[in-house]
Amino acid sequence: MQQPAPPLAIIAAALRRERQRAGISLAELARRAGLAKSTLSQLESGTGNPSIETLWSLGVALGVPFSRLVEPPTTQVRVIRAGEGPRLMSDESVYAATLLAAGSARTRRDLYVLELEPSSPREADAHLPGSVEHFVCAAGRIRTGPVGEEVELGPGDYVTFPGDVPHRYEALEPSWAVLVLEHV
Amino acid sequence: MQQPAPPLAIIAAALRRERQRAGISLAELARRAGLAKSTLSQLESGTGNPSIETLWSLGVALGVPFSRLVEPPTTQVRVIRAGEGPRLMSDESVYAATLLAAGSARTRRDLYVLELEPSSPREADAHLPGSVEHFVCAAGRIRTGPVGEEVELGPGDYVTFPGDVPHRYEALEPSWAVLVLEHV
DNA sequence: CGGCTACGTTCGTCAAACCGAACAACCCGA
DNA sequence: TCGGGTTGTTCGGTTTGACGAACGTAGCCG
Repeated sequence: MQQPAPPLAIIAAALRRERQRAGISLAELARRAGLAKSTLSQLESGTGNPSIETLWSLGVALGVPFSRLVEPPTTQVRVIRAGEGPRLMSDESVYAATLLAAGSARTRRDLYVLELEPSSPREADAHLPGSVEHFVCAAGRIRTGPVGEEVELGPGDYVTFPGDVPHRYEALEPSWAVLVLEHV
Repeated sequence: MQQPAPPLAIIAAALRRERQRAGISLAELARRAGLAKSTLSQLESGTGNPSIETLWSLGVALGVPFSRLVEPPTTQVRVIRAGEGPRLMSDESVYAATLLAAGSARTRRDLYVLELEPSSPREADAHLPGSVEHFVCAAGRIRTGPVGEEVELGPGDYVTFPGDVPHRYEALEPSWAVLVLEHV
């Protein structure tokens, strides 16, 4: 029920992890959160006991819910083309739902909207071990997937692949997509 | 994703609410948490800005998870319009990601693609308690949300609302959407 | 090389969170 | 009408979290 662990170490680790996930420096995060660099440095090192307002502003600056900062952290490519996949709740013709991926407990899933402009492929470094990406192309055309196993997606297409290996995003035209990043 | 509300008032209300629910006096709670009565009194009155350790000890003494003291009591309808929301990883101009909802452990999230044809609103019964729906309109126009609190979405718009109350889906034109159904 | 910028850390100072005690208000029994 | 027991609040004093300015380091460019 309650986390018995001392929260300070968890907060310190969470701050570092989330900051690196956002890809910003300590100074940049301190600036966005309106804090002094020294304060943030001490927090990430496990020294100190932040006030609620301090930690709150960090959560806002990181775009992360407050609870993420205090709670302990608890390869195959599969494509489902638009119109394929198991249809559910189709008893009403005006309505069709396709189950793309069923969730399991103990994993966290972050929901993103991605906007991509045509360019050379963007390389993404491997995320934490065990992470999985779920990718639904909403508009445009996108090539994505692990390096060497990219697939091309059109509107409504879905692909899932491991997130803990290097992978690419490449928009063939202005595109956007919904991404669910699943990790432990 | 983040609560824009000032957390101090929420904490003050949550402390008083949980303490009265536990049926103990302010002095008794202060004693169990190892704090001074004065400290707790100021916290419940909304004055002051507790440290993490202080609030943590109160959560332990009350027997409630930490997050209950900092998060607003109920999940409401929240809309993030296309282009709004915290942008991440925007250092490369060809690439923009918007965090819509950050996941927490211990919940399951099922990922759907919904196709809807224009019709009268489709009523959906309440799901299991604690379920939350995340809805991203991919194309068309969709009105959805809890009954009486529907919002209209265009491509790229995002809305989240409780899934454990009756809610509606209504396509104003042929539409499709990505739905993440989150439940415990 | 020197100059510049950004990174993260350590230091001294100040405001504030926290404490302890004293405080008014209330309820009960003597 | 006294105590003695609550309740929750307000008052000085001390500890400490947050700040700003330094620091050492690393990279990049002229």
